[in-house]
Amino acid sequence: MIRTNQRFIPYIEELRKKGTYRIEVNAFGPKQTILEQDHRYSTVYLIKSGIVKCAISDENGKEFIQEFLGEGMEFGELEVFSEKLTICSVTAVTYLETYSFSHSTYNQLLKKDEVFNNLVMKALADKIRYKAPRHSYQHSHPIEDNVLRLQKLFPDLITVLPKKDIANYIGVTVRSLNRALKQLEQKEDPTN
Amino acid sequence: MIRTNQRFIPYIEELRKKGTYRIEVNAFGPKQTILEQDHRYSTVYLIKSGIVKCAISDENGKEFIQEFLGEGMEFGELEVFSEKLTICSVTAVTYLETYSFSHSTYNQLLKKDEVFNNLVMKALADKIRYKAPRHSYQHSHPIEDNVLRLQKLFPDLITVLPKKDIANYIGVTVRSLNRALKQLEQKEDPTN
DNA sequence: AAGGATTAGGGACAAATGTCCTTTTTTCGG
DNA sequence: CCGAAAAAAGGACATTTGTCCCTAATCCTT
Repeated sequence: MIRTNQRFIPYIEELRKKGTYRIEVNAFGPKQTILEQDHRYSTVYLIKSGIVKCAISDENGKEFIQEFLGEGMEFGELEVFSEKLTICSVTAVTYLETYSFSHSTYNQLLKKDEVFNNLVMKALADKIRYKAPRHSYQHSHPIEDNVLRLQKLFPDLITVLPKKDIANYIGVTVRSLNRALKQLEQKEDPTN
Repeated sequence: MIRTNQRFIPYIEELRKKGTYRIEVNAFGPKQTILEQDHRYSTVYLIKSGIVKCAISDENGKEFIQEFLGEGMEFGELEVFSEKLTICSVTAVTYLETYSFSHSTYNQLLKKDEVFNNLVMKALADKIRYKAPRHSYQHSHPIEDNVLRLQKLFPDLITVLPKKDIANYIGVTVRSLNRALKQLEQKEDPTN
């Protein structure tokens, strides 16, 4: 559920020490929105610490959470390649620190720094790999199974995130999520 | 629904003329499986002509179609970066011609050919951009809307593909798809 | 400490979707 | 051109999920 990438941060730190490229560090508070859907930006972010949620809202205001990103994950990078508008809004869930690159710095790095190029390429590939099985699983398993899966993978998060976010991540309503949780309780401890 | 990329093929043709790298051309018949889920391969394919479907099957044998790929789209490329097993199986829908690269050729190209590197990077970014809104749309709209959307975007395909594939793409059962189609008929022509 | 705002929890009913099964239609190899 | 096999269509019923709504609990801000 929370994606991370251990290999990116040490390399960015190295780059910053060398000082050849302009890489800034920024901080955001919880619930602060960093990127808004359908807007144009020219900055790429990489998470130094903290968690963000990436969500798409449809025309009725329903939001669907794409993913939660943690340490070492990028966002805003897709717009470097396609020069289109953002597809998701990105909001800090916890206190958040990021590195940030202008598009031009990012492009220079891609071109001149083979290691960086490779890290970005792998990161993109991983984002694709990750999405496929998730949506497949969600479609073909009942809510209960999806909840169990989350509880197993991220026991802590379930207690930190508002129910609404968990529901939006699984792609169901809060009412349905509650029903599933109730069912699970009763299976665990049938004396209640 | 059918993804394509116009910029890749001309460049591959150029590369083939130069003859520096070993790039093969292969052909497959309809329903032939090129990659099987959870296997290891060391070839990357790029579609010269035709259409494939990429599908994930779960433990109960239910299949969920990730995407249909057409001209200029790659498959098998993710495994270059992650060195893991394939996540989807890839099956020819129509008669299919592909270019193919060994992993080592592909890696050399990425390293030494900036244009190629860029094309791959953009292609990866596009695959991510494309998936996000699709799953969001599917989750938050009724089957009927999803069918209409497909009919509008790919009027021809609906008649070519088996119903099962369309249903698996939308993530519903064939029964539900039929119901939605019936509804739409009646809305179009209420005299029936 | 009070009070409004947000989040959690769930009842009752409606709607959407799945399951199972049967019948018809189409496809395709011999 | 025939017959088996696959694909299409849909009835009947069960289940899941959503919608609407109300109440309780919790969180902030002043």
